Amino acid sequence: MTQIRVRFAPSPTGFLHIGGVRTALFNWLYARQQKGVFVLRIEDTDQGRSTDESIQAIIDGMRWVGLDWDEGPFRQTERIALYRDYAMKLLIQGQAYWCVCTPEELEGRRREAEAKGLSPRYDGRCRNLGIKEPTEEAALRFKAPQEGHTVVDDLIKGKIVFENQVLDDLIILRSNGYPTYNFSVVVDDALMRITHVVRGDDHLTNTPRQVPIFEALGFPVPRFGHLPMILGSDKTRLSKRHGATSIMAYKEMGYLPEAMVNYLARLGWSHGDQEVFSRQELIEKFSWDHVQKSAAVFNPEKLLWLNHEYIKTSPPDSIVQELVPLLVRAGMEDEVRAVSKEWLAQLVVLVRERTKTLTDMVMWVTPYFGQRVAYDEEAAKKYLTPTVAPALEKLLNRFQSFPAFSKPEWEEAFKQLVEQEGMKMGQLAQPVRVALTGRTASPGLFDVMEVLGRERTLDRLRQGLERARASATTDASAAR
RNA sequence: GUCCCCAUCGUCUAGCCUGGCCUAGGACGCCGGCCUUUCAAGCCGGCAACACGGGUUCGAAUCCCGUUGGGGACACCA
Repeated sequence: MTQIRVRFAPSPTGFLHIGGVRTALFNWLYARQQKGVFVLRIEDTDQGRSTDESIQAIIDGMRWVGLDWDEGPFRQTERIALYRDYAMKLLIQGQAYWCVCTPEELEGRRREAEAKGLSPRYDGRCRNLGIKEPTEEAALRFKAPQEGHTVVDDLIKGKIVFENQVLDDLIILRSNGYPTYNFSVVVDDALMRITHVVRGDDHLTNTPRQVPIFEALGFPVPRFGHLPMILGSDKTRLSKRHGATSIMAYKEMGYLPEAMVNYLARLGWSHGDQEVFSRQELIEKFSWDHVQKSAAVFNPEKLLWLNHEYIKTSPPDSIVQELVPLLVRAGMEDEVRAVSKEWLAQLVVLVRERTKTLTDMVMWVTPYFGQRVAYDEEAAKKYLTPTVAPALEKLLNRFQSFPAFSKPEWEEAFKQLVEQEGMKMGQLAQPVRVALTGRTASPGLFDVMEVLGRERTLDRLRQGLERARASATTDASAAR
């Protein structure tokens, strides 16, 4: 059995987008499952549009989602000599010819054909001219077969038959000496001994154009698989209009790479009713025959849900690791340095079921750092009032009588006080919540206290009490 | 215009190959309820789909043909 070799071959003309990542993922999953080889190849033969920043973006994106490659990254621009050699081979074999039609002429004829309702194909004008040594600028064209048919047995779509008469003679070498896509892919896929070419749906009709080139060059023809596209909510091809499409944008928004991988795998592929897969499970369970044939709409809500699932179930330590850089970036470097990793993990557990992204988590976690509480003004105004000050003070006294924090004891003391004062739970809970966190929404009060610890809980209660009393004077002066 | 692909709830999908277990299952979202010190989470329930038309068959989401609709390709882009 020969070893499986697959590749991801993006062109570096922008950031790495969601669709590209999914194509890479399916290739990667198959490679890992089959103990094969995953090759990364940069298709940068379009001099005008390719940039180094884009190459870096591809590499960064692949690394972030953890799709590691075994060979490459290869750059086609470093392999130009190779393509020329093989192009010359075709010329010598009589399977390619020089074409001196200028791009302008071609464009004109194409438009004419279209106006007449004909196929805008190359008319084969130079095919039988037999130009040996072109004296002017010339491109090299492949002599495509004109009869018979080409059969592609696609891994995803099944058997597809193309009539060769719909093919035209495509340019394989531009007049500037650079190969075109349909030629360089063939040479590279052959030379890199790719066994399974898996790419976007949009390449499906390129396949019957490429197969004859493999054959003319005497290369074995690989298997092909064409992945359906990813659409935006309006069912048009996913693009910037639909919001974030760059993979790194999701990192910025606080998504976990594992959630992204899980979501993308499940978009267009399924394994029964299962929704959540570990990376290892994906590798084990992936299969071409459960890849959907039709395009899929990208659903940010479901991704968000999955991200939350991962935030809730990942080991807190690993979340801490992702979170810390975000806290630092939010200007809390000193605060983070002052606490232990263990405490941070505790904090993550405290808030994780109400944070769908790491960015959410930063927001939720900030009140627990530092000595002073930053009150939400509206919350403080509403709940830290002179009316609650006496109860707050009694609570503080009770808590102070405990030498250490104990969740059941403190909770019991709290409830007793509420009862004695003839209050409702919420009447004291909300002011305490604001005192402890500065906000009206938080995790369970006693869980908050546990994370804060005895001293800081008492301290914040004191601060809250002060504020409650202070607002009395404010009220009084306002009344006057 | 020509060629190719595709078609199950709003969305992702199971089922289709190997017809009956499908009065079509799950998930996201949405709606309602329970729980509850807030916000979540959790639990329970609900709404919601086989594009259409012909066949084949005792029986079709499943097989065949057609129609319609959507998408892709037809560059000296990839």
